[in-house]
Amino acid sequence: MVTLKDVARQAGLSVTTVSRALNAYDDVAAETRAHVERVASELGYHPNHIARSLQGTRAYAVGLVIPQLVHRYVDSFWQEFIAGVTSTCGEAGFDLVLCTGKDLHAEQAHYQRLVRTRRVDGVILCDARVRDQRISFLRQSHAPFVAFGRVLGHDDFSWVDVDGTTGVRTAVDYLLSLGHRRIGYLGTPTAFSFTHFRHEGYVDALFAAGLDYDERLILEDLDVASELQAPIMELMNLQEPPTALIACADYLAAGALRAVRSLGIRVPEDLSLVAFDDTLVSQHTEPPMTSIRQDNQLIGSRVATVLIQQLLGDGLPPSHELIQPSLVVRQSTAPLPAA
Amino acid sequence: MVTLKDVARQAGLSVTTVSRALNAYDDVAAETRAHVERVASELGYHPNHIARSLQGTRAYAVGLVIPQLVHRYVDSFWQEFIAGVTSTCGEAGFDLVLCTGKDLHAEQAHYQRLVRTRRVDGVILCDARVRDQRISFLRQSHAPFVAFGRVLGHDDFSWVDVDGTTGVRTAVDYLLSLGHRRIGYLGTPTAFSFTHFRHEGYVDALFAAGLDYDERLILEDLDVASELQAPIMELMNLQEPPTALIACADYLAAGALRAVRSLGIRVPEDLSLVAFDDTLVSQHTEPPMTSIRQDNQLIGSRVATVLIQQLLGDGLPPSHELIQPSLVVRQSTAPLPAA
DNA sequence: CTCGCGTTCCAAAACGTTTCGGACAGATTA
DNA sequence: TAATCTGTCCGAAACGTTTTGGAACGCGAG
Repeated sequence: MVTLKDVARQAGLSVTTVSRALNAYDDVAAETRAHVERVASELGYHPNHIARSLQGTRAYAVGLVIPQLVHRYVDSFWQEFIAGVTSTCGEAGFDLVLCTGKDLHAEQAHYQRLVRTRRVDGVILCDARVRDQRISFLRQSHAPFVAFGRVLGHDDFSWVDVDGTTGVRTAVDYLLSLGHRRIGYLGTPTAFSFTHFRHEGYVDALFAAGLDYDERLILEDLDVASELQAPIMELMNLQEPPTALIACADYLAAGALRAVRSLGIRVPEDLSLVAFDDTLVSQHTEPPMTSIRQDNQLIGSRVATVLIQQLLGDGLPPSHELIQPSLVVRQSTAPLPAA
Repeated sequence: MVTLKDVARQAGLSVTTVSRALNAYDDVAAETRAHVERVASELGYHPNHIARSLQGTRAYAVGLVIPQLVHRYVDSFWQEFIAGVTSTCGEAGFDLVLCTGKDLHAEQAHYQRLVRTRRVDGVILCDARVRDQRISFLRQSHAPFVAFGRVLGHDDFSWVDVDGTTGVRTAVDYLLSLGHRRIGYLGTPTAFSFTHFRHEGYVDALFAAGLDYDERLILEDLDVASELQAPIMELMNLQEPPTALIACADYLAAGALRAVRSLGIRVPEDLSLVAFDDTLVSQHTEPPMTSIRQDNQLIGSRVATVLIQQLLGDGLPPSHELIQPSLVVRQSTAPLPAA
């Protein structure tokens, strides 16, 4: 490995000067700098990140802890997100250090270790929860971090989020424009922060249209484990069943699709269905689903950008960024048939 | 941050002794060791990986470079694989350092930097190619590495692979058992090493059954960009069209499904279809597809295990591990109807 | 008593970098 | 002329760890 010392010897200068030349300090002559740069590139010098970060300045790495059990239903979220993070990090000369935690507590321990040990300069936090112990911890330990997902009432840290409220609202508006008036709602687990924003979009849209909020049309806190069959059956057997359904995740939409089909209900003829996420799942069902699409790679990229800005420019105020999802219309939605 | 020095001061010993006590050297008295361990845990001491790796022993990290553009068609492979790697690494006290490269050359540059700079102790290589420059590079630079995917004729490095030959062969045998005799084949890009092993399974099975290898039934080197519609149409318009098709990737199977459906061909009544990978895609098509399943998380886990063994136990011979895929039978395959 | 040996401990160097505090020369100012 | 400033450069310390090469001690053997 070619070190600073090698460059210094070859250039006939001290290690200090070489370091300062390479790091754009202004107390080195332009000529000297040019010489150093030439020698460095001739020798194929690359700075040793490890030594750098030991020294205390910067590790040139950011940390991310992901859940240990990647449920298949989340589809390709993580890999798209990670691809976004790493490619943006790479451009800025940062690496991504990845760990898994079996639960939130383990995740927190990893974050602690990563920042305490200076293995990373800052961390990325995902899946923000309504009351998130990890966030409290990171705030109080003064570790630079950016979250994917906001938490209601906490604007003292940086986050990037998808505007789920507008996303759902757009979807409901679209269903309204097709003539639907009884629109059911399938919600994701309430522990997740985004769940509430999506719900808000549903409420807003109904309110704006002057429609009642009918609790019987709402199923909440659905995770993959919960059996959708029974609640969906109950929903569709109401005196006035919904003519459209908005599912806040692709896996819920796919499950609902199977459930209603088993009841002999056709999509979209008898029931319109809108999904959220637009993963491969919603694209390959029969019929392919209308879905609210969020660009996960873009999200990862934005999160990384914000974090790196935060790391390089010191003491920036928290930044908040809302990314707009888009409605992808496919064949699971249709105009309300004249009854 | 609590350092070795803090522990030493608190314990009334030298840094050296504390270090050696904690690292199970045998030149420290049992009593002293116990004392040191108690003080260390009281103070909440955790070794600084950065300093360790600077010192030259071990970085406690492994590297992985993934493609920059994660095609959505690969579905959730990367995230499952990464989840397997990180959870196994975590148990052994290793982190995963992740980068992206826009092409193989960029990937190689990252690998070089990671190992040269001692940022990682070893690396994982994925998507082994038929003639893989990255592998030649890693071999000659004596960097410990494990590949996911073997390369024909090179057993001088450790790899973990899926037995695609047996996988495809099992699938073909299954189709044969259903009475099919004209079985078409849709192959993945030939640059990938696994493509050839899968192909071999196809050939083997036909040969064992005493069937001819009919080139007209074979479509090769199909990537997602290539339009499947035309070649599939040509295939199905043969005088004796295939009654079953084995597609070496889910995305190919899904594409083929759409293509044949547009020709008015029903699956599985007119044509049986087998996919490879068993991602969510093949599970959510209509009909859900029979697919050869590989456990990506397990693969990641095995790769990590092998690499870490290699790192801890020095100078082990290369290890080779073949993981068996399994055939998941769903509704895209049916017995050959009596003509 | 002296020598050698085993046990237990430690000081110091090393890894590659950044940074603090100054050194030195030449130019400018009083 | 002497003092101050400016532009360049550098020595040495520091980051937290591991490792090398002893040192100090007690003990049994010669």
